[in-house]
Amino acid sequence: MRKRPMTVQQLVLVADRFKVLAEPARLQLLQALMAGERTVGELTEGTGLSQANVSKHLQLLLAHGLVARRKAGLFAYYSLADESVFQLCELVCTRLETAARDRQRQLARG
Amino acid sequence: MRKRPMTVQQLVLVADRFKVLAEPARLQLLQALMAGERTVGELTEGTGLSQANVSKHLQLLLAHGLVARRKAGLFAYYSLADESVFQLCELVCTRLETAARDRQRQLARG
DNA sequence: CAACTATATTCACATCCAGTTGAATAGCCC
DNA sequence: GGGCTATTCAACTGGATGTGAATATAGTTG
Repeated sequence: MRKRPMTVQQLVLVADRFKVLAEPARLQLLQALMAGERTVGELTEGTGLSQANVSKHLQLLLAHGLVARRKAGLFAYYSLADESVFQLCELVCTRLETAARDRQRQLARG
Repeated sequence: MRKRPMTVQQLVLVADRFKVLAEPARLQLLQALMAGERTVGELTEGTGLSQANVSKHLQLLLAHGLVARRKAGLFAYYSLADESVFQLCELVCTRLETAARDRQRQLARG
């Protein structure tokens, strides 16, 4: 809980960050990178997405500072650059779980 | 950090939640509701958005369980139903601030 | 060096979804 | 019925996604 409310500009920035995370494909990529740095090809294979698509999503994640890029030979190695993402996902996930449990309880009772 | 990786279905749900928050107008509405329950008209005036627009955003927030609705006479009173939203915003906000500070430091050094 | 292969990015395009708006509609109170 | 409040409707718009082709870029081979 914040004392001062955020300005609209701040809210726009926060919304932008949420927008980056509001895509299953990108969450998949970030999760795949939890195991360590990966090439585009490996991520393509691991996720089942097309190479062009993976590359585009990685560009966006890179532009927003969520991943880092290392070029070596033919390959581009991507890695995580912002672990806070997983705190966010964890928070959302547990919240969704408790909400689902509450709904379940409501049904059983009502 | 989660032991088991999330399934794609779970990631879709998480992404959906992020999608709801990925809109400055909705964050504005949620923040306005921190002060207590408000009618659509009050929120319209407070945010500068159109009434139809506010109503639509509130419908979405309601459908996702982030706000609650109480009807009384002519008015519909909306209130917060999920405080965890502000933890998320706070996490993002502080992360963005430290990132900006780091960038600033980089510029000063390099 | 030239030709070729492999990896990654970019381009052009089609598609689809979400936000916004003004008008129309529904509900409620007097 | 008349005057509010809120929701819904219809339509436009912009932006984001996904795809296949084309383009770098780097390494390999003859």
